[in-house]
Parts: sequence; structure tokens; C-alpha cells
Amino acid sequence: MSEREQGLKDGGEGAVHTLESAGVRVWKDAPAREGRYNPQEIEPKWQARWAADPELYAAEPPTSGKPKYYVLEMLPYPSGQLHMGHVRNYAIGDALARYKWMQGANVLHPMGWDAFGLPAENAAIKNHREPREWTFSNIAAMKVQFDRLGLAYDWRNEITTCLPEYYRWNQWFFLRMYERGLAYRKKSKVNWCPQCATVLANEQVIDGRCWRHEEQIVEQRDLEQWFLRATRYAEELVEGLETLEGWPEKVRTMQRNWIGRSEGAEVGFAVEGSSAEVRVFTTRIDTIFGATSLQLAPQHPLVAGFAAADQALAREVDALVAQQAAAREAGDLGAIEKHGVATGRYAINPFSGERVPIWVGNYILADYGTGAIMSVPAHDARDYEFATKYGLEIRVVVVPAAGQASGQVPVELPYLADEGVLSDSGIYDGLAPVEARQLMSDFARQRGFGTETVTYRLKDWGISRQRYWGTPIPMLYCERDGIVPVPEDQLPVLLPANVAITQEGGSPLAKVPEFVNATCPRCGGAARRETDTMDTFVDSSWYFYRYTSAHDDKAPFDTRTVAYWFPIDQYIGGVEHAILHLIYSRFWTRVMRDMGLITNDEPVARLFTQGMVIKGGAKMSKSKGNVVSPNEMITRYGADAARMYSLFAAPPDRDLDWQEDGVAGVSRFLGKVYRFATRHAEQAASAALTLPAVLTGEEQAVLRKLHQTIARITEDFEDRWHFNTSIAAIMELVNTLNAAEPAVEAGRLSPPVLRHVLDRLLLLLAPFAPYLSRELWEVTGHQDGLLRAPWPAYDPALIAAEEMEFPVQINGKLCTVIRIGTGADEAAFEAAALADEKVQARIAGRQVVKIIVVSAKMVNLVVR
RNA sequence: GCCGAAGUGGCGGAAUUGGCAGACGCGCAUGGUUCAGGUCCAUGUACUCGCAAGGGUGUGGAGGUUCGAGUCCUCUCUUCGGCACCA
Repeated sequence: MSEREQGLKDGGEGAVHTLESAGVRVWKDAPAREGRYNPQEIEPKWQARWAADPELYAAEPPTSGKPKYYVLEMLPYPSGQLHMGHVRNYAIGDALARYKWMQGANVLHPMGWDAFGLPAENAAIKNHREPREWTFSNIAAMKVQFDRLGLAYDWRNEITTCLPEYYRWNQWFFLRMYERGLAYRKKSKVNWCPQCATVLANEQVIDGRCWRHEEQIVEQRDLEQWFLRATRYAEELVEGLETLEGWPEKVRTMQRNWIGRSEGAEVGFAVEGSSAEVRVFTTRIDTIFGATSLQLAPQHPLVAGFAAADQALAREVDALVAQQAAAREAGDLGAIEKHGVATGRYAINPFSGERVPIWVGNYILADYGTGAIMSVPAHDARDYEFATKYGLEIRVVVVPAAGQASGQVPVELPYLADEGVLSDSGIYDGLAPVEARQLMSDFARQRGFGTETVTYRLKDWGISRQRYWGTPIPMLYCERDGIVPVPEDQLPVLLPANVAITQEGGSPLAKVPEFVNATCPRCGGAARRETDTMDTFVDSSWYFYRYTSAHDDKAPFDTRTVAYWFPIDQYIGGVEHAILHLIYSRFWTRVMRDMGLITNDEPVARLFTQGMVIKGGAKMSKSKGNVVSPNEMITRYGADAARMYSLFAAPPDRDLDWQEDGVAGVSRFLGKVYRFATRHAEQAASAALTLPAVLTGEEQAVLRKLHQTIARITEDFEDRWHFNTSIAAIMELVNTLNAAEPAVEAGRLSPPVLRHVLDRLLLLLAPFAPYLSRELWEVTGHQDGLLRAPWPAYDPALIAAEEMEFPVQINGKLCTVIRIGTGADEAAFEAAALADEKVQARIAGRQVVKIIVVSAKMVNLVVR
């Protein structure tokens, strides 16, 4: 290891550290030894040494006997600039990786580039730069920033998703999915962003607007698109959430809502005078006797038939469609003013045999459930609103308690509660809604007009993008053979270079004849290539598997190596990926499992979502002009200070308000550490490794503080992840050491104790400030590297004190503190409290009713 | 509307199980060091009454449980995040 051979130092042996008389302060006495903390000198020095050893952060192969630990931060998009959110994200992951190395784990800590995507094309349009060239120059620039930050990545397994060696496997997976019926093509209404000039997945549409262009309303277009059948795994994706105990509850809830599982029943209503039926989805089949209309989405297939024979109706339906489109574009479909129109047709309620009017409603969604509902105004808020507006009958069929008919009980409408009993519901009267649902759906199934069913909000994943800078979809269209997959041995389908990229829209690849024109592998005739590329979320759905063997050219990854490393022990990233990336990758993992490539069901055992970095109460953004540049921070204060501040200023899961004065404060602290260590370096380097058998009071106090600190930080790493308090604890320790300076000077704090403390201080600091701790590790005479130095153990015996202070309360209010031995029993506590002068003064003339002693905690006197 | 998180000094935040509220840092104040300072050191810093000793108040608000509540319970207000005619 290069650290070792470079870790030389002129040693402590020749150093003569003479202390002047006890009255002289050491730091005044030894200014030459007490250096000035200069990160601009220290950091480049170690950066160069570390760069010389590419194996430094290398993970060991699965044959390693150590416990494995896969820690991963979400890979960045190579925009060219790191921002503070990245620094925070990587500072967390890097601290954890370094801690785990020190704990003796086999750590996998890789990094890569999510390198396909729209900004590269925008740069091409704006600055006439080739996307590939632009992307790679950005990667180079960002890698310099990564190195400056001193992040411990195993770059041997770097991945870059825009390289054919990576994206060929996207194509390979696509073909496998096509074979399994998991990838399919269909014409569909798609979300179209005019600014991106491409299709967006549902997940990329936020309130009817583009996720990249807040101001851009998303349009609906009809296009032939490739889809991945995510819905096939909907049930498993919901169920799997229950097993993800290491995930934030918030993220699990968001995913659960997104998948939107809903149990209910589908019921067919025969259309009067027709062989057709209207199938409705309902979660409240128990209220079916209260259905006083059916409501169809304007796009429902039956509606077109009704409208064909009725021009007035057709016009009304068109109006409803337009209203819906307008609401969708305004981003508040939820607030749409309800409108509807009666079709003049009727359907038959299969339970009651009643005629029910068929309406078309603008509040009915065509793409959820069956696109049709039974309207039960008495027991559904929306139906109630609609029925009231249009004067439709409102029939109460669930009442709060047994033995009461609807007419006798004032029921506040709509009555939405699931409690009570059915009424006016034929043979089901008197049943609880839950029981009724079961019996009624059983009945519907037996009679063949209905079935229990589960509906999901989750839709299949549309992955076609009419863009250039992405993975070509490996499909061919042959006039004779139709859709033909590209044979596996012809992969990768390379993305051609030098393609004209304009803002016009349509796939840029369609304008490249050399790309489009191909040969059909079946008939040998002419075929046309698919010119759409894949959504870049495909790239990130499985990238973390590739890190385990990033340059394998026979397979996407080595199955056995993946089995060793997966699931990821700790994944760290922004909460903004809670849905998109994290659902897609859970889906992809299951697909790969069903292909027999992996055995894990879930990719990530523990997920951590860090808070945003904000400034002045707002998210950093160019438009707000509150962006802080990591480069500037590193130049001004050093990478250690920038990293450490990002961990210190707030607990990692909360938003962090960036205050530059705070960075300066951390830098000051590092300076204190530097001065203390350099001041005592020679003394410590030459000291014995074993602690003296008899310790002075000051030595005990310092050692106690040290071991308390070790305990706190170890605990923070293991459970709480409150690195802000870890760093505060280190600061307290350093403050204690500085305060003990007179004791050092007076010889009451011996060199072996100093060495013991200083060594461990540097070990504790190593995950947070890798440069400074490494520098001082060298300065204090250590020959070996710090990266894999063992994490310090804490000694409970050194933490224990003989005597401590405990509070004494009177009627629950603090009165004073008493000093008493830690082993004292309750009686001793009581006696000590009562003997205290202040306590006596307070209780004089009053009656002590009760004395509560919490051993080794406190005493409370209840007086009257 | 539904779900979730959070409200503590001038600021970021601490208080792990109900047991000394405000650790640590910033800022500020005073003093010192320095040719100089985006330097370093020391002391102080929740609010309030008081020259002081000492007292009172205090964790969004109102109640409650308890010897004791920032922490538990009930109600309520505010902020942020997610979802939202999803039948």
C-alpha cells in the first residue's frame, strides 16, 4: 500500500522536547513546532499519494473472510459541477465506508455516472457541442472534484451508462423482457413535453407539468410506444414494502400510495336493448342497491357507440373531454367542476333488476379501473355532489345501527362510514358492510356477472423517448415479419455519432439513414430500426449490480459475485428518488430474479434519504442566486471543513441550511486539532503504548471523556446516524484536551496518556476529516495508513467515575446538585440530599412528604 | 380532503429509556495577543427582576397523567413534504 511506504516521518527519537518552568505555557514555548493548519498544503499532498495507489479503496473478492459491506450513494448526472447536495450525500457515504473499513469489513464503495439524458442534447443545441464530448468533459471535471473531496471510491468498477459496454446490457435486458412478454408495444395516449420534445413516464409528470420544466404543461399525444409490464409486479412491489424495515417509513408510504392497491369487485351491468354490458369497478359492492346511475368516462368505448347515433350527445361528450383535458393541463384534475350528460340509455342492476340510467361524467377517469363506475350518491362524496347537482335519486342503503330503516334515522349525507348495517338491500338487509361485500361478490361470481378484483394505480412503464442521447431500443420493423428483435449477437446496437440534434421534435435517429436502414434477421429483406431510445431510468434501474463486475463483456454481471454483495447494505440519496428510481429498480430486481440471474427480491436492505441543502430558507438554485460552489468552499476552507460542516450543521435526514460562518467554525476546530496534535506530536510519538498503572485525577478525567466520546460516536454510526452529534462530541473532546494543557505542562498528564488520547482522537476523526487525520497520523509517528487502522474500542472501566454529580429536586424543580459515589445506595442518596445545605434551607419549616430516589440518576423531595 | 414529518435562545441545532432544557457550533459582547487580520486566546451570552447574593418564567397553544413532561395522553394552531374526483 502506498500509504505505508510514504508514511515515513523523521520520527520522535531525536526530538528533545524540553518544557520550561511550570509557569510557562507550552504553546508560547514551542511556536516552531505548533504549526499552522493549512488545508491547501495538506490536502493536495495526500490527494497525490492516494491517487498513486488505485488499489487503495479496492473491495476484496467474495473469497474474503471479512464481513461484506456494500455502501452506495446514488450516482450523479454528469452536469459538470458538483453541488452541495452531492457533497452532503457523498460525505455521509464516505464517512460510513471509512468507518466500516476501520471496523474490518470488506467494503464495496463504487461510483459512476448516470450519463445519458437530456441536458447533453440541450448543450448540443445551445452550444453546438457533441453530447458525447460534452458528457465526457463533464465527467472529467467532476472527477477532479471527487478527488479534491478525498472520497474513497473504488474507481476500478466505475461505470458510465452512455458507454456501449454498459448500455448493451440495457438492450440485452430489453430483449429478455420482450421474450417474456414483459416488453410490449402499443399505441397509447402519452404524456408529451413540448420542451423536451419527448414522451414522459407518468412518474415524470407532476401536477400535469413536466418534471424538468415546471412551467411546461404536459400534452397528451397518441404514439406507438414501448412499455415494460411493471403492473405484473404490482402486487409483489406492494407486499415487498412490508419487508423493507431498513427503509424510511416515508418512502414506503409514498411507494404504497403510488402503487395504489385497491381491493374491490368488478360488476357487469347489462345495457338495456343491447348485448353490451358496462363493467364497473367498486370497492363498495355492498352499496350496489343504492346505485342510482352509472357514470362512464367520456373516452369509454361504449360512449362512442351511443354518441354515433346522437349528435347532441356527441357534442356534449366532446365538451366533457375538453373539460377533462383542460383540468389535466391546469394540473388540478381533482378540482374539476363536475359535469355530466345522460345518454338516454339504461342498464340493469344485476342485484335488484332495476333500470339504472347511464351517464357520462367528466370526473370519471378512463385509465383507472374499468373507466366506469356505479354512482351511489348516499355513500360517496363525489357521487353525492354529482347527484345533487343533476337531481338524481339519492338512496340510503347503509344505516348506522341495526333495526333502523333509512326513513327513520336521520343520516347525514353522504354517509361514508363503513359502520352500520345494510338496509333497502333485499336479502342483504341487516348485514354489516364488510360481511355484505363478501357475500355479494361471491354471489356475483357464482352468477357470472362479477368478480372480486384488485386494481392498481400503477401503470406500465413507458420507456420510449424520442431523443438521441439514450440507449437505442434494439428492435426492427420488417414489412414482411413485422416487429423483429435484434439478435443478441448483434448487440450492442450502437448509438451513432454526429447526429443532428434540433428542437423540432421527433427522434433524431430517424434522420440518420445509416442507422434506420437495416436488414431483417428473419427474411434478409429490408427493415427499419426503432429510432426511439430508452428512458434513462432504465440505466439506473440496475446499475448497482454492474458495479460488482463493471467490465464483464459476457454478461451484465457475474451472478455469484452479485449473490455475495447483494442486497446493498446501505443506499444513500435524495428523497426525490423515492418513487421513480426506487420503484423501477425494485421492479427490475424482480425481473432479473425471475430470469434466474439473482436470488434477492429486493436490491436495497437499508435506505437513507438525506435532507436537502438549502440556503436562506430556499433550495439552492441558479434562479434564486443562492448556489454555493463546492469548489469555492474547498479552496477557501478545505475539503475536510466542507465535508465536515455538511455533516455537522444538521442531522443528515433533515434539511441543512448552509451558513458559511459555520464552515469557518469547523475550519477553526480543525485548526485546533492541528495545533494540539503538532504541539504534542513528538512527545506522543516517543511515548509508551501502555497506560500507566496509576492514573492522576486529570488523566482519569481526560480518559473518561475520550472513552465516552468513542462510545457515543460508535453508537452514532451503528444506530442513530446523527453525525452532527458525533462531531460535536469530538469537539468536546478537543475542548477538554485544550483545557488539560496546564496538566500536560505540569507533568500531571503523562506522555503515554497523551499518546493514547491523541491516537484515538485521530481515529475518531478519520471518517469525517480524512485529510487532516491522515496528515496528523503521519506527524504523530505512525508508519501505517489510517484507512484500515482498527476503530478504537471503548473501555467501560475508564468511563466509570468514582464520584459524580446528581441533581436534587424539590417538588420537581431543581434545587442543587450533590456529589456522591456512583455505587451509593438509595439510602445514601437520600441522606446526602437531606444533608445538603441548600436543601435544608429550602425544606426548613416544611414537611417532607415523600422522597423519590432514582439510583444513579437523581433525588426528588416532595414537600408541603 | 387524506397520509407523513416537524415546531426548543438572535441563528443551525443538542437533550438516546419520562429525571440538571439549551450540548456543540455560529453570531454577539468584553478583555487580551498581533505590523496586519475573514487570525489566535480568555471570559460571558435563553428570557426576566436585581448592584449583587438570589428569585421568577421558559421547549407553538390549551388541558391532562406523573413525585417529575421538550419527551406520554387529549384537543388545537402553524410550517414543510407526499398523494389527491383513483371509484
